[in-house]
Formats: sequence, C-alpha cells, structure tokens
Amino acid sequence: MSSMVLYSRQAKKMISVYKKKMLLKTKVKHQQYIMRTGNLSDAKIVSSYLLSDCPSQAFSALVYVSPSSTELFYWNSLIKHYVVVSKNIKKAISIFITMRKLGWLPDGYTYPYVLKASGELPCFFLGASVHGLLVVSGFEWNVFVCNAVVAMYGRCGSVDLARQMFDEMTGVGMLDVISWNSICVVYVHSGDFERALEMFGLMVRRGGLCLRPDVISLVNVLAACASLRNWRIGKEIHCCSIRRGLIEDVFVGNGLVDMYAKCGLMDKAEVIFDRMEVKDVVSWNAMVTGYSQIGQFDDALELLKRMRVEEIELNVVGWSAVIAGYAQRGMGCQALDIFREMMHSGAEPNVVTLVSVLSGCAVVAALRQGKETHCYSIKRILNVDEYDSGEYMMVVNGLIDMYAKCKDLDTAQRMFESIEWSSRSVVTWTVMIGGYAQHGDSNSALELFSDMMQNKKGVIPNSFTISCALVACARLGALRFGRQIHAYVLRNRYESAMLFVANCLIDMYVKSGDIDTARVVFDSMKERNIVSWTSVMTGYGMHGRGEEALQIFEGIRRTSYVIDGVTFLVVLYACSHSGMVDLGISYFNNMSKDFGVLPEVEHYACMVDLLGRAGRLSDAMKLVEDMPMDPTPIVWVALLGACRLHSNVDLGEYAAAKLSELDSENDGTYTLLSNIYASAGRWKDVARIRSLMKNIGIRKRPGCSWVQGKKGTAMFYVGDRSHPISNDIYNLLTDLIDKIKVLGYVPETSYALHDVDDEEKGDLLFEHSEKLALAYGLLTTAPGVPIRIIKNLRVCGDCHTAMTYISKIVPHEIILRDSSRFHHIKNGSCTCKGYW
DNA sequence: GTAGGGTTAG
Repeated sequence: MSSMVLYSRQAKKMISVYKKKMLLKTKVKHQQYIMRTGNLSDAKIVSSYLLSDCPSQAFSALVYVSPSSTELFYWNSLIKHYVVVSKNIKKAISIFITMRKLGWLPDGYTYPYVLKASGELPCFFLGASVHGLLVVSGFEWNVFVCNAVVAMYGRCGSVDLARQMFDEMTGVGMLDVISWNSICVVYVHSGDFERALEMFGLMVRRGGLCLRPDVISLVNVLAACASLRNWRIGKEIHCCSIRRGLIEDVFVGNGLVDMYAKCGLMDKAEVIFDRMEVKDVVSWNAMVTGYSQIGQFDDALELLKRMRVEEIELNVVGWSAVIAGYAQRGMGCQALDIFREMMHSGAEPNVVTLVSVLSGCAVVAALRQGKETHCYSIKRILNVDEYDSGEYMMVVNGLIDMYAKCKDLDTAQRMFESIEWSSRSVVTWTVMIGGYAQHGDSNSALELFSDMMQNKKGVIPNSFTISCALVACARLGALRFGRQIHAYVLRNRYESAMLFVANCLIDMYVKSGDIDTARVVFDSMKERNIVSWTSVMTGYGMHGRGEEALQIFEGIRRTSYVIDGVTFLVVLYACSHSGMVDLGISYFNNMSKDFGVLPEVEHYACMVDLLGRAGRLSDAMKLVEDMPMDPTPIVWVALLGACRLHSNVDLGEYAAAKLSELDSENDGTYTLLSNIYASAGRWKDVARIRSLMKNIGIRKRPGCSWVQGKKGTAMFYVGDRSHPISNDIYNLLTDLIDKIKVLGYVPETSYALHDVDDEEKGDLLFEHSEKLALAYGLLTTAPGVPIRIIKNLRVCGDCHTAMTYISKIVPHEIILRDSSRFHHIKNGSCTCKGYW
C-alpha cells in the first residue's frame, strides 16, 4: 500500500518536472520564432503550449493566429479544457468571446462545450444567444448539439424551451438515449418528478429495441422515484436494472439504496447495500442518511462504527446527514455533539454541515454555539470573494434564522440589513419575517412583508413567506391584512403547498375573530391534516362555541388521524370555556384509556382551569395534589386565576406561595393576588403587595388594547391621552357610562386595581385601555360593522360588564379578544356566558 | 449521471 502511494507520488513529481521542462523549451522556441519571423505566434506554438499543459499561455499565443478552419481545433481544445478539466467556466466563456471577436465561426465541437458552459453558470442570455447563433449561422444540426441545447435550457431553468427543443427533435426523428436522458434530467432538476417518470415511460415504450435505458437513465428515474417516495415504480426500476444487467453498477446500486431509504424501506435498502460488491462512500452515506432521516440514530451510528472498522473515511456528507437528521428532529444538542465529534475526527465541515449545525443551534436556541459556528463560518465560507454565491447566502440565511430563533433579533436584523436587496433571496426575507412574527414584533414582520411585496422586480413570496406573514396577522388580529394575503393566495398559485397555507389561514381567521370564514376555508380544503382539524376546533373553543368544537372532535374520530396531546388540550380548553364541566372531566378521565394519550402537565393545568372556572376549587386543588408529576407554574397560575374569579383568599395565597417557591413570580402573580385581596376588601394586604412589588422591582406589564380602525390599527394604554381624537374618545365614554348607569350598570370597583399602578381607584376604571379602544372603534366604524378589539392581558371584569351594557345601545357587535379567548358581545349578552 | 443543507401551521 505505502509503496504504491510512494510510487504514484514519484510518478506525479516526474510528470510535473517533465512538463516544466517542456514549457521552458516552448517558451524559448516561442521567443526564437518571434525574432525570426516578426509574427507573434503560429499554430505550432499554440500546440506546444497545450501539450505542456499550459492553457493560459496557449490562449495568449492563439490570439495572434489568423482564422483558418484547421486551427479551430485549438480553440475547441482550450474551451473544452476550461469547461471539462479545470471547470473555470468564466474563463471558457471569455475565450469563446475572444474567439468570436477575432472572427472565428464555431463548429460542431465548439457549440456543445459553450452550451454546457452557459448551463453551468447558469446564464440564460448567453445560452439563448448561442442558440440564436446556431440558428442564424445556418449550422447543420446534429443530435449532439441538440442534446446540448436541451440540457442548457434545463440548467438555465427554462423547462419549456428545453421541452420545445426536444419536441422539435422528436419531429425530425433525431433522438438518442442521451436526448431522453437529457429531458428526464431537466424534469428531475426542475422538481417535476412525475413528468420525469412519464418521459422515462415514453422512452421505454417508444424506443423499442434500439433505445434501451442505460445506467444514466436508471439513475435519473430512481432519483425521481426517491423524491416522490414512489417505491412501486422504484421496484419496477429495480427489476429493470436486474434484467438489463446493470445492477452491478455502483451508481445504480447507490440509486436503489437511496430510493428505498428515502421511501423509508430500510430493510430493502439494506439488502441492496449488503449485496453490492463495490461500495463507495456514497453507498455508505446513503444508508447513514436513510437511518438518520427516519430517526434511527442507533443504526446510523452503528454504520459509522462499521465504516471506521472497514477503514472507510466518512466524508463530510455522512457527518452532515447525521447532524441534519438530529437538527430536523429538534435534537439540537445531539446535532452539536456529532459536530464536535466530526471536528475531532479531522473532517472538514462544508456549507451543508454549517447550515445543519446552525439549524441545530436554532431549534435549541443555543446562542453561544451559534456564535461559535458564526466565527467558524467566517473563517471557512464567509471570507470568499463570491459574496453573491448561493452557498454564501445559505450560510447567511442560516445565521439570520439562528439569531432570530435565539431571540437575538438585533443581530439578525443587522445581518439582514447588511445584505443588499438584490442578494436577498426569498428565504432571506422569510427567515427575517418569520423571526419577527415568532418573537412578538409582528408589526415589523408585516412591514417587512410589505417592503418585499412592493419591490417590483423583487422576490416572489413562497408558501413559507405567506405562512410567516399569516402568523404575524394572527398575532395582531390584523384581519384586513390577512384578507389581503388570502386574496393574494387565491390569485396566485400555491396549490402544491396549499395545505400549510390553508392551515395558517384558518389560524389567522380564528385569531382575528372570524371563525365562520375559518370554517369556510376548512370546508373548501382539498387536503387536510390533523392540524387543520385542530385549528378549527381551537377556533370554536376560543369563540365559546363548545358544541361545535366537540362536533369537530367527533369528526376527527371518524378520520384515521392519530389524536395526540395537542388535540386533547384543545378539547379540554373548549369544554372549559363553554362551561361543559362534566363532559370535560369525562374526556380527561378517558383520554389515556380510549385514545392512548397520557395526560401531561398542560392537560392538568387545563383541568384545574376548567374546575376552577366552574367554582369547584376544592376539586381543582385535589386534582393538583393527585397529579402524577410535580405541578409546574402553569398549574398554579390556573388555580390562582380561579381563586381570583371566585374570591378565594386562602387558596389564592397558597397558590401564590407555591409560585414564588418555583421561582416563577411574575407581575401576573402579584396582580392576581392583589386583586383577590381587593375583592375581599383587604386593602392593607393590597398595599403590602404593591410595596412588595416596588421593593423587588417588579413592574406591572401595562394593559394595552388595540382596535382595527379604517386606517390601520390604533393602540391604547391605560389612561392614554396621546391619540389625536382623545377628547372625543373621553367625551363619548363619559356619555356612554352615564347612559348605561341608567340601564343598571354599577362599576365594579374591585377591578380598579387590575390595571393601574396608581392608588386612586374609582374614576380610573373608565380609563382602562379596552374601554378607550371601544370608544375609538365606535367613533370610526360604520354602523352595523363589528368592532374588533384585542387586549394583551385578560379583559377586566368591569370592562366586560360595561361593554355588555353598551352593546345594548350601539349598532355594533363587539368582538373582543383577550389573552385567553374571544368575547362576542351583542344586544346585551356575551358568548362567554360568564366562563371567561 | 448517484449521497447531504436554510424558511411555515394546531
């Protein structure tokens, strides 16, 4: 082994020495030639430079040779060298351009290489102009050139033009196996796998005996089957490869392993893999990837061990596959472990590895490791000149996403802004929009989305972008914006990703208070999944339409979807918010028996909420005591909320104490407790809590409401007088309060402290943000149109009562969303029927 | 001509 290595090293050295000598001789000859003839070069000189493997010298010599058909050979050799050997496409093209300038006309050998070069860049205009040159120069077409045109258009993304060329070839009967393979590749690369399969079928049927699929055909069609997860056709190809005697080919074997692995049939993949006599690193990696993608990491790691034993060096793809597998499953820590092991083994991470690691950091919000990866990326990738390259942008997109998911939105934004508009891809926009949408700054998300849409020659949103924008709308309850996006979706084609988009639309309509349109979207879906069903059910639950929610649940039971914990959470939530206590209890008691879903902490919290709302506080407490796991803060918060609702001081104090034991005291805890004391008239305790909060330095989150006006959204804080029509708002409010007092409204002063830091109570009640928002809505909304208000915290009880009275005397439905549900208030009654 | 990667929902 080592002697062979030594030998090949020596041989290489000798060859390079020989070439250097040749080059030296040629240079001397060249100088002598110039002295002797006064000319700068001739064909012999060019030929000598080419033989001594020095294309750049050959090129500069060739420029001085006058055109004649025999010397065209040298141009073609040069172009071929740069396209095929050194893959310096730009150089190849500059040679072609020089050649044209000097008056040479390309021939049947030049065209395929130049077309290939255009495709590799890819540059549509170059390719199309070469095609144009072919047409106008009266070149006699042959099958090689035609195939090259098909491939070029395919690589430049013009599937239609590629197909047009192919059809013309069909018309004159100029097709060989390579033509069929070329058109198949075009479809595979464009993602139209069905059509690739269709073309393969046509080839087999039409071609007869003289057009038999070769290794390349099989490899392509296997890739299509793998992408479509169509193992039935894959199996047929498997048989075909046996019949044709091509199963021994390592490429075909790899294709089969990959196809079975992608279809999740790892046992079949294993059989092929074990029978392959020649395996290369691709075969191993395909298996490792297969196991990683179905989450069988033990098997993947076992293979890695076997590779070590058999001394096969795992390359970067294998490592990346395992890292990506972990990252996609949200197992960021394991992904980082493998990354460390990889660095340890000495393998060099590449773009794919880095992107996978970044995604791992993103899912576990590991900012420190993310920053380390950023540093490493700068060393490895981000210092290249090709700022615009796709690979560069991929890493940058991964970084922006990582920073956004780690909640470092400032850094994410700075990176995003440092990228020129022309370099931002749709993914760049999407990660930034999504980053804002997920971390609360939904207004910025929508602004960014508008920026992107208004850039005329810019980027077209894909289904991911649309989904992110809809998430932002849902958070803001921005129904108008959401409707515009819905209209955009209907005008443009998003069919292939409609499931995801429609699910987001449902959620947007639900959270914006339009459950009926959400239902229309749901009913019109061609394809649904468990998320679609659960979203609609959540909608009915949030809007207090418990019976309809449970009808949806019964609908799910009739489908074959697996009912999971999230679905059950929604069922319990719906029962809780519609007062269906006994039904909720029975669902909860039977969920593990009938559906195999074990109740988790969240389910217990929901049950505490359900019992607590119904006033069954001792039952709620008993449930907490009997929990098989330790209660987490959400459980105690639910209990505390119930104590507030039913003014139970003792239990409330207990829950608050438990919360502070768990180190999770937040402003909500203190506010609730303070309100419990207030409703019991224990003002001293209220004052104690207030000063405690001041001492510890906890500030209350200000209550804040916003309302959808004609011109966008208006936002109000408690006692807010900053709005231009503030005077009108307060006047209207005073007037309304007076009117409803006549109807029997009595201010509930115990809520006065709910939202104010100020010790004064009483008058301040009517400065609550939701009341201000309502008054603004009344002033700016046409009669008959619902007024939509959103509050960040839970709605105050007095505001709720006041709004119910007000709804008797105004020609509007009031649709109010708070942190827990929707209230539809109309003609003096509310859908929450007291179960808020 | 084969293997790996970034953005979305309950």
